[in-house]
Amino acid sequence: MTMEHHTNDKSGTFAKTIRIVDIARMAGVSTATVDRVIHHRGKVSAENLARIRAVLEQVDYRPNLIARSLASGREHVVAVVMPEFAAGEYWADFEAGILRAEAEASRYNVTVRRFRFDQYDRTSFERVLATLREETFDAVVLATLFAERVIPFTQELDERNIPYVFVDSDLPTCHRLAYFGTSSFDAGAVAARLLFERLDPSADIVVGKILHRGEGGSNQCRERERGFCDYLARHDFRGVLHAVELRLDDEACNTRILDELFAHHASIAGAVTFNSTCYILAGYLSARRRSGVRLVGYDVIDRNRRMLDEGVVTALVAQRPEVQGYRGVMSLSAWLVEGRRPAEVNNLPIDILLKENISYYTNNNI
Amino acid sequence: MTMEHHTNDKSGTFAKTIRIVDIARMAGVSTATVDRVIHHRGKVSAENLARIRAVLEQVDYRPNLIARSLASGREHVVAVVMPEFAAGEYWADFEAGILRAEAEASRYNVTVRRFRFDQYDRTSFERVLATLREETFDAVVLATLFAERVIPFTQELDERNIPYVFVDSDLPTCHRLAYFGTSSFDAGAVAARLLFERLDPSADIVVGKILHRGEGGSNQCRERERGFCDYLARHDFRGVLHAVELRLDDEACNTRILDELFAHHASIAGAVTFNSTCYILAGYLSARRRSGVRLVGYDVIDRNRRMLDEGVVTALVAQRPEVQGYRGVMSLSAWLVEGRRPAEVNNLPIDILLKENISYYTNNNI
DNA sequence: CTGAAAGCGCTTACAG
DNA sequence: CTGAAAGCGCTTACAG
Repeated sequence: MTMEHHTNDKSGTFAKTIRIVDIARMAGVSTATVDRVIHHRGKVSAENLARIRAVLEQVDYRPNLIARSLASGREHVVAVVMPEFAAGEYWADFEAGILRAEAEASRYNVTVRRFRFDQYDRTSFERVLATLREETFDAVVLATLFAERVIPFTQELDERNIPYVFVDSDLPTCHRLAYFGTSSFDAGAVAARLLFERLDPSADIVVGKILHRGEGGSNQCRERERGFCDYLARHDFRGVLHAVELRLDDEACNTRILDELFAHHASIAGAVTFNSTCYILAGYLSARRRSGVRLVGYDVIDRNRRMLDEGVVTALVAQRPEVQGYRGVMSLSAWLVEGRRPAEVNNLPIDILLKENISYYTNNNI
Repeated sequence: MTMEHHTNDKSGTFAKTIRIVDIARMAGVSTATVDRVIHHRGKVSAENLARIRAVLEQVDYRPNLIARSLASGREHVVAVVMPEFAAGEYWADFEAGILRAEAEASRYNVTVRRFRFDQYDRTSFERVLATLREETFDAVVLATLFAERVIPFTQELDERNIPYVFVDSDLPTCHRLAYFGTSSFDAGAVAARLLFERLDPSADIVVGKILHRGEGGSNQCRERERGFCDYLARHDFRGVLHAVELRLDDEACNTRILDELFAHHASIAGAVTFNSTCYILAGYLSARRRSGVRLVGYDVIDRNRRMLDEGVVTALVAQRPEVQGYRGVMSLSAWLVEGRRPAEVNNLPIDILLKENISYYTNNNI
């Protein structure tokens, strides 16, 4: 491998780039006819079709995409279905990736349309799906939080012949063009390792959950929890997991619940949450000065980062939301513009953030 | 932020994209003259210049880069100065990023030329610099391993007016267009945290080094060691650091040296290397079944990865070489083609790899 | 079913 | 110093 110089075809035989006119000439037809067979549009006589195909194959034709884009002016619309968010929340990072992709893909006349739902309210997601049925777009990036609703909807997309990619967590049974995200199951195991590594095997662990209007937790949270428990089971964990239901905006209530829990279980030495809200537990531990409890959570959002800096959170596990947004859009753009098919399953790295390396976790884009 | 739809200017007032002809018309000149002021080439009368500039500013002109690229056919050459490598070595990942950038930038007529040196032999680097003096290229990506040679060479580049970016480690005193890499100092601190966290503060630590033909270690290794020692100093380390010089290709010799060291210092409980060769120490620990020694190293190369999987290496610290290669080339491409200036210092995330998350550390490209 | 011609937005000789 | 014209490689009505 060492000295291999990756020269392009050009240099070897000095084969000039082959253009459509060249092919037309070789096949004895006009450029319009060549264009017709390349794009399967319009009727072409059997002879011409055969001849042109032969030439195309022989010369290994690579279209100049820049010229194509300039000439066609065709617009492609990518719909992005994702949660609403406030600044500093998890999905804001995802949105940053969408923006970056938008800027890049716009050169090829790809535009992005956003459709947002409330991640804690299933009916809002259903409303978005209803809207989507009325709208026209060429492809869609789907955040799979409400798996049970996503699955039937993809059948409609299949019928409409609209390609889609998943982000956040995968649903392998669907005909998605691609998935971009972490393995939720293994991300659960990573959290378990970080939490359990220095814990007494018989210590208890608190699992913080957020109450949903609807059923219990996103697809991703469920998978992480499975991976987490699987790791503990394989590593001689002998304590008890205490699930507690916390509220997003009711600190007093959360404090009451946790006070009660800790009062009854002095052996609690670890805590974990499977969504991005570990700052809630961290706030409690910090207020009550329970520095003996190790806490591991997910996602580098501002409020979690602060708690990591202060030493209340031991470690954060993260999944490159910016990259998920960017690659979700870019993969569809490449598919629409160039017909380039992405890898089907793209499991992004599972990142581990400690106090010592968190400060560089911006600059995470590609 | 929640519902902010990031529409582009187009949709608001339905301002059509502004082209050069539009500007020419508004300024009462030809497109050629507009082109002249945009590119500062050729002479233009003072009045026309003023008028065109005014229009340009008023309409916030954004050139269509695709059209520009198609029309100009101008080639830009980016030189990449980097170490030779064999498959599976650290720089192979960097090369993968170069390849990805090459594929993307070739659309804009940017080509890459590689100049390789032996990272363990300073004179080979000097030979490359000599070659570079004879060659022509438009910009250069420089791996800064031999800092003392790089610094004077950048002065020559400054004189020739050739932009350059650094990768691997930064040299802030030079007039680089940008730097892409980790903070070597802080990456040293991260290794220290991972190693020291569960160590007895009075345990000894082995520091493995590779003998160079030339002076002692790369710029990056020195900085990592500084960061490592700084962390230990701030965290009550009371043991001894034992530096040992190991050889890349002489296992017998390494074994002898290490046997001797461990024989004399039973209190050794940690080990670290500051380059990508921790597999050497790992091989020794594994052969001698010294499972009581925690070992932390750098870079996810095949041989290190295997030792992590087997539990001999505790953790690896990594720095996204693929991204460094990619962004090094892409930043210069954007600068040459569009005049877009990159951020000057791009400290990439410092990644932490454990047995549990290593398997996803491929898919690391953006 | 097929081809001549115009055009995408910008650059580049060339003639003045 | 300036502009008319041709061209980059591809697509798109349009006429036949």
